[in-house]
Amino acid sequence: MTSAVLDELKWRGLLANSTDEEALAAALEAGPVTFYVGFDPTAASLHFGHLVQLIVARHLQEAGHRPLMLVGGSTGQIGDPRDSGERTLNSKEVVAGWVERIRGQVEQYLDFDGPNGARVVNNLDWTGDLPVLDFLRDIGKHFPVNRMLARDVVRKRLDDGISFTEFSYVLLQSMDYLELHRRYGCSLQFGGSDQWGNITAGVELVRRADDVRVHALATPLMTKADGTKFGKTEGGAVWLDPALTSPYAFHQFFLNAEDAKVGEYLRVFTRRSREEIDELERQTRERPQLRAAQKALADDVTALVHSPAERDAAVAAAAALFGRSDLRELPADVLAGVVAELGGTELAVPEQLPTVVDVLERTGVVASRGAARRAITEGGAYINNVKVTDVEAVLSPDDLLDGRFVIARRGKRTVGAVTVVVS
RNA sequence: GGCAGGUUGCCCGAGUGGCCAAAGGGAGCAGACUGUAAAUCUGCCGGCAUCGCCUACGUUGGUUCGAACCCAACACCUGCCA
Repeated sequence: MTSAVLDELKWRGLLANSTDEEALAAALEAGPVTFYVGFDPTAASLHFGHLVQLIVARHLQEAGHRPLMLVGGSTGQIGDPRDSGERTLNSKEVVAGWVERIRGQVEQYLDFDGPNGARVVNNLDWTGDLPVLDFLRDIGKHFPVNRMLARDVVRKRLDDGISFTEFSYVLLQSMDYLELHRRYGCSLQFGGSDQWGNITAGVELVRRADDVRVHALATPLMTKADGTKFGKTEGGAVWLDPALTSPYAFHQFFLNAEDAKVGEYLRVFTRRSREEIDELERQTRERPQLRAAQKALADDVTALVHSPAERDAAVAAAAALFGRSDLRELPADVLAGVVAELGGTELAVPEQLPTVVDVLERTGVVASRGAARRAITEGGAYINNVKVTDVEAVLSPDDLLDGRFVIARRGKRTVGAVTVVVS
C-alpha cells in the first residue's frame, strides 16, 4: 500500500520518522484523515523551524486531509524539557497574548473553508479547568514513571535537575492527542523530530486509554552542511513575523544557503517539481556563482511567508545594494523602497552632518559606537557602497542620496539605512 | 530539617587580595581567498572616550589604601543524609 501524499513528503525529505507506515498509508488512501500539529507559544512569533510543520500541514490538507492546528495555551504555560535546562515560566497573560499572535500566523498557511477546512484549537480549553485528581487518575495512571525516566531528554536532565512541572509536560501533550482523537476523530499527529518522544507518548496514551491505534510522523531537523542547526542569523532566530525579521533579512537568509544544502531546502520549502529542482541543482554544480538555486529558494519562501510584493521588494533592494550600479544613479523611488525595506530610521541632526560612526550606529549595522570604530579600522565599513577608512570621517552633502538617504554597510552582507533630517 | 559544594562575560570554563575588562575553548563579527557559498588563514570580540574613565564576576552590606578573590546576611542551584 502506498499513499501519494506520503510519497510526496518522502521524496521531499520531510519524513524523519513514522509509526507503522503501511497502516498510515492505508488510512490516508481510505479517506480524509484528521490530523494535528501543535505550536507552543514560547515567543511572540513562530520562527523558521515551525515553517516545516506549516508546510507539511499544507501538503496534507491539499491531499484532502483535515488539519487541526493546535496552539498550546496550556502547554505553553509549562514548557517542554530541553537539554539546556529548566525554563523560566512566562506569565499567563503573556502566554495568552502570544497564543493570539501565533493563531493569526498559523491561519495564513491553510484553507479554513470547505469539507476539510482547517480548525485552530487551544489545549487550554480542555486543561484549564481540569481537576487535578481527574488528571492523575485518568491520565497519570497510564504513564509508568520508570519509562518516563528512560526518555532521552529526561535522562540528560537528571544530573542538572528537572522540575516536576517540565517532567509532566509529556502528559499534557499526550492528553492533547487523546482529546483531539475523542473530539474530532484525529488519528495522525506530526511534529519536529525533537518532539518524537512526546508524539509517540500520545500514540501510546490513545492506545491504552481507548484501545485505538493512531499514527504519527516526525519531520527532520533542518541542518547546515556541518551538521549544526539551520535557522539562526546574526540577529538570532529567523522569525516569521515581519516586525521581528524583515522580509529583506528573511530573503537574504535563504539567499545565503549553502550550495551543498540548497537542493534539500528547495525540496522542503518550495512546491517546485522534481525536474525543476534537479535542473537548479545542476546549475549550482556547473555555475555556482550565479546562485540560481538560492535565488529560487529565497524568492519562493519569501513569497509564501510574506507576499509576492514583499518578495519583489526584497529582490529589488538586494539588486540595488549588491549590484554594481552606483547607488547615486538609482531612481528616487527605488531608493525610497530600499530604505523602507531596510527599516531606515530618521537621524535628526542640527546643522552639522553626522559622522560615519554615528550613521553606522544609528542604522543598527553595528551594536555600538565602539563596534563602529572597529568595523572602520578593520576595513569593513561602507557608506553608499564606498569603503570608509577614516574613523573620524564626517558625511558630506554629496553623501546624501536624493538629498536625505544614507546606506550603511558592515562587511559584505549587513546593510542598513537612515534618513538624515537636517533641522 | 542537617551536612557539603556551587552561582564568573552570549555559552562552557580558569581565576582565591593589587600585574583582572578577567586565561582557554566555543559561538559571533571583520579582513584575505571567493560567488552576498563552504573550508582555510589572520585580526577583533563590555561601554564611552586621545593617556583615561565608567559598568561588570548571584544580591545586599562589611573588612581593606585596594576585592571576582576575605567576612556576614539573603536568594537560587546541585549532591548526600533525614
